[in-house]
Amino acid sequence: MSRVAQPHVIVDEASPGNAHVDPTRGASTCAVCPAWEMSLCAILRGCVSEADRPASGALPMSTVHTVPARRTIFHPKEWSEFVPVICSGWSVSSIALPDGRRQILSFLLPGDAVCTAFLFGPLSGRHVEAVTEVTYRKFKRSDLRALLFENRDLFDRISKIWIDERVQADQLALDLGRRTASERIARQILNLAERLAKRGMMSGQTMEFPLRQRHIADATGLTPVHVSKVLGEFQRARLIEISSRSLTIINEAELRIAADWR
Amino acid sequence: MSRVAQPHVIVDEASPGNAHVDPTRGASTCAVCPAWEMSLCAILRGCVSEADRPASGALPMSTVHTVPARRTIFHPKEWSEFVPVICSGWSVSSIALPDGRRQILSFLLPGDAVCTAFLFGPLSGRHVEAVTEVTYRKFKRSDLRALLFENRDLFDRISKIWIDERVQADQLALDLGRRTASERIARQILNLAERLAKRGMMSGQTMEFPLRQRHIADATGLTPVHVSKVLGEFQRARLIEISSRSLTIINEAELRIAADWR
DNA sequence: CGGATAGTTGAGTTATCTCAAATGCAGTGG
DNA sequence: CCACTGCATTTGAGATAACTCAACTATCCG
Repeated sequence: MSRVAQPHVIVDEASPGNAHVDPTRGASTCAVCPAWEMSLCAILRGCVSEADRPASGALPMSTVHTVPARRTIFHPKEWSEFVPVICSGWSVSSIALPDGRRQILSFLLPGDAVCTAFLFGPLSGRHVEAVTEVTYRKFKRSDLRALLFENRDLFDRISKIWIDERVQADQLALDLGRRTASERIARQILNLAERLAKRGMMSGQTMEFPLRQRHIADATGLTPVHVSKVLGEFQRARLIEISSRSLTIINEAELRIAADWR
Repeated sequence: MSRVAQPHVIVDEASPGNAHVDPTRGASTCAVCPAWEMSLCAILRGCVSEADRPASGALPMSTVHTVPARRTIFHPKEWSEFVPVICSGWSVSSIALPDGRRQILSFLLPGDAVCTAFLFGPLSGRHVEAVTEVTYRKFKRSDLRALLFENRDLFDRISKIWIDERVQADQLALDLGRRTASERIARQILNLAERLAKRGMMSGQTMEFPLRQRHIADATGLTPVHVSKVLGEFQRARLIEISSRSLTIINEAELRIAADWR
């Protein structure tokens, strides 16, 4: 039936020779990762004792993979001994019904763990799919587990990620169960803007916006047609502007009101 | 504004002198707990070394509290150094919007941890409220954490609970975002039946059903009026029967179809 | 018994969906 | 470079699931 995706493996760690390389990140592509400070990667780097670090300065225990746009990264029933973390690109994590209905649970941005469930078991139950071309880094679960027990600080930081994810899940249920279409869409936009801003990926009020309306529909529990109508209204009301795969928030105050934010 | 609930503290551990006491559970009310085998309590008991167990045979490190029906057990912003586990009664865990809209995230049955987030931090963000009279047991988080690091097996079991909870959360999002009213309601019923059955709390196809339709509405993202209509249909179609706070599944096969189960 | 809470039912409204057609847009192969 | 194919988006018309309102009834509890 469904072919299991074969990501193109690119064992990287070639120095990019970039001018703005941060030496504490090692000589890997991480040096230019927009989300370095907030990612598992940074946490882990802090945990590995100097002695254990590869001489290359690369992140330990990980390999980098590349997946082209629209390709599946993980199948819901796929077993994995690795914990993947997004390095670049946008992807989407979802579950689906046999009849095709589908719910997107989160949009994954650089620095996000693809699925923290992989920290604890080999099975995520979720479908993960690249929106743009995506690169990600795989840590071996057994390595992480070993670190986790040695290192109480690592444990605390991962607990924090884990709790955040649960707060997100709670909010998602509230949004889907109790908010209107416009509220849901407005909050998705604001939420993405906030997350991108944290990663330095906003230019002013403008963000790259590779999502199709079908993604927004599946994330908000709506129909693509309805999403189109609501986005149309938002644009006509000059709250936002979308063109050539980028989105600008024109009237943030009003958009927040539409989103019933905070 | 809102008064913080003052649960009636009843430090228990009095032996119930019950005929069916399981000696491995200690001489506490746990002896008759319907959910013992599956609960955190049983897991923890297994972890505490013989030497550390109180001579009384009681569960270590915990006290039992009682809350009357309809009373708040935890406020969303309440800090707690304890991890509570339900011993008896039904309760409900939810989040709400300032304007009163509310989403129930789960129904808590005996043996359920009130909120596993309490394992990792003092704040749950959720409102927890008793439906019937509820008793619960509080474990000190710092004690649990200490155990967690000593005992890899405990860690694995708790990981499992944690992952289950995440799977539930994912399913909830799918239900709210992508299923019809009848499907959502039918699945709530089947889901509860399944969970009660695991605890030996079903008599045949009949369960105690203390929930108000308002609870079902808030759990399914619907209106109480609409819930009434759907339940009415289910009863007229002889899928279920509700009377005097108990619910019987009459035609399980059809109910599963209505629920689009599995 | 009386007051409060919970559930039922009907009528009318509305948010969102379905269907369908038209347009745009991006990549492909000739 | 162009025609072509396949996806994405827009727009309108009509259908429908779920909502609101309101009145009525039933149930619970003191």
